[in-house]
Amino acid sequence: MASPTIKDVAKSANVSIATVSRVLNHSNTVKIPTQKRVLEAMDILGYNRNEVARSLKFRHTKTIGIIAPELSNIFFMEVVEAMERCLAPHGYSLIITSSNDSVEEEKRKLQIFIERNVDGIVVMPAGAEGQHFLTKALSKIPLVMVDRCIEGLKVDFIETDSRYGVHQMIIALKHEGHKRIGYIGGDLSIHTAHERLFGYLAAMKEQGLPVENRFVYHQDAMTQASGRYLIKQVLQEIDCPDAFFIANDSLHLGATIQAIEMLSASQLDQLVFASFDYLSYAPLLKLCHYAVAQPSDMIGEEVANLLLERLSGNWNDYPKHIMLRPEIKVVRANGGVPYPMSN
Amino acid sequence: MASPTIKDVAKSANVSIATVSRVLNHSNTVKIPTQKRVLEAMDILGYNRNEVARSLKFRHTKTIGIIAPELSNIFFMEVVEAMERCLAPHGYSLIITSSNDSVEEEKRKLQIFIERNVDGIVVMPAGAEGQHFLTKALSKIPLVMVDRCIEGLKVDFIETDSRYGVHQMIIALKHEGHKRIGYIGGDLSIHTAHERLFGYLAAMKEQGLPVENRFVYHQDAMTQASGRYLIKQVLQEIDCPDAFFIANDSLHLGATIQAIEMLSASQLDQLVFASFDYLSYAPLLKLCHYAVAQPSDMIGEEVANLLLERLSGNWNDYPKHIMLRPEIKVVRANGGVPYPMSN
DNA sequence: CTGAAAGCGCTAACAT
DNA sequence: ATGTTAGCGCTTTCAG
Repeated sequence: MASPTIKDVAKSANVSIATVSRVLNHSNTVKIPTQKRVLEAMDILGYNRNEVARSLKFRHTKTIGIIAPELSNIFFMEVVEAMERCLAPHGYSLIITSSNDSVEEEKRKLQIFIERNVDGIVVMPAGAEGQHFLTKALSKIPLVMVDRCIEGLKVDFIETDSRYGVHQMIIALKHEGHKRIGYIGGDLSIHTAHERLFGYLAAMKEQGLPVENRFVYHQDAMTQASGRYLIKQVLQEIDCPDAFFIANDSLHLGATIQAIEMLSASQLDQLVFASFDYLSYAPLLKLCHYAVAQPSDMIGEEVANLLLERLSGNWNDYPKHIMLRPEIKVVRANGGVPYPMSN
Repeated sequence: MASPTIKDVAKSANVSIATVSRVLNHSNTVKIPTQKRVLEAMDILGYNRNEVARSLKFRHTKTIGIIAPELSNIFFMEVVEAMERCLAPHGYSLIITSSNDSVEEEKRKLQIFIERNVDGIVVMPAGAEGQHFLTKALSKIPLVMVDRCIEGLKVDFIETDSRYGVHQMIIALKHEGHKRIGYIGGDLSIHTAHERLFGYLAAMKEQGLPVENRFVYHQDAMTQASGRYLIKQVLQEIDCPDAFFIANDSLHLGATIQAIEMLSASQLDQLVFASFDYLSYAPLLKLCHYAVAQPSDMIGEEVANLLLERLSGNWNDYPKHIMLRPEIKVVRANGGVPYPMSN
């Protein structure tokens, strides 16, 4: 009834459990005939090796724990998908869990990972708080953060180069003739929101473009609802900018939908967006001229490789900070003006 | 250096490991002072319970293995997210993996789950082949299939009621005055593609609408690229339908983008879509009048509950087939005609 | 080339 | 109320 163990196989093949273990681990010190007997016994019994027992013995589980603020975030799941492609061939499985955007839940999930003896952890942190990453138990487990980092926390960290992306967007917009470029983003406690705003500010300054406080919007989470709300505020202003840099896909989606609802066709023609993120439905975001495509595959690969490095005991360059350059997409340049792939 | 075990705690608190185990498991047979000593020892040593060891002892791991054709499928990840909400409170963790749309890889991942002693498995199968779900080892592990099932396979299965959804779409389209309604779908070996086509055929017949073979398109996977390709074929026909039911979001996206590229504004006004799936960017699919929103949360909950039921040893109604009714969305009805929420 | 036995960390019967 | 011990399934010296 219960699953057969090496003991059962041993009995059935008339050998000791040690021998069974040997053929299981391809130790070539087993005589061919015995080996065959063992293999046959395994086959007829339907034996499967028990990873739990091995994990206990080896003190590693060949699992990586992953925590994301939400699982239905395409960007992050693309990263995870790439990670799995790299990690699975090395025998790792992924335990994936959501923090539901709550630091409390993040803590709880972290504790579970520790108890489950995961070999490594990757997290996209929920908040700006990170003391819970500093426990004694965690100090023995490779941990890499993705996309968002926590101020002052010394851990491996991999992200998209936000400032580069924003910079390119501002240049492109300026090249189209726009001078007064607004900003729509989110709460600064999130790392990416912070980086994108400051990238915008820096690029505007560098390009000699004026920044008006009343056209820089960045409250709350970067959601579709917030995008709708913020663009509505902006459009109600008199004399508002005709171009905006928008900090992510959800805001962009919200802003586009709201603008289409509010404006006439001719007014719509006067509005142009450039934004972070480039998803499957990008061609439908009709106000969008330029976009920054996150290198999610590359991020996933880098995370996996860094993890593998740490797992193999190499901590030379710890803590490592990797910034990956995003791809710039020209969705529809104005009047066929070629985009200046400068830099 | 290594993580402290109950042995270390026992020594430090001057008790036996059994006592430590007792306080760990809230057995109230331990005197308060001893209990306090143990708790203190745990605290100063930074003890964490080892789930691997417990798993070996208990012969269960409190993990559920999940296999999807791809991880960046929002619908499926929404289902998973809902599952986690239900399962986490019961102590379960989710091991999530991708079959990359390959039956071979699905087999491999299944084997890994068996070796890892997962307590339950949920899979959205990659293909139409399912012999590998019938092994001896698998017969002891609760398995539930989601969204797609395999012909003739006796397992628990939960899906959206495709035929109901399609039926509503056809009625709505007819109510707008359309008579010649085309179909854009995918390869019939996939369960959902099959159901949606036959739902379309049945509904058309029931409504007394003519089905012309040359306006029923269903080759290949249901991808964006295929959507572009198929609508292109259709639009090149002379005298083609002005309304289409489209079988999923990716096809819909592709068809919309392609149509916008190919047609003039006035031609576009003559084209209307109704489709399966209703995602965040639905308002941007400007040809869409009606959509079927998958009840992903409900599916996740049902999967979790069924799993919990099986895990608790209740196999009464096995194999169970649950069909969940999707929500019908009126995206933009023609001429303000109210949608007939008939049935 | 193969077997016996210890031990990974924990639980639970059995003793005391 | 607490301690002793066997055993979960496996790997790995150490003997033979």
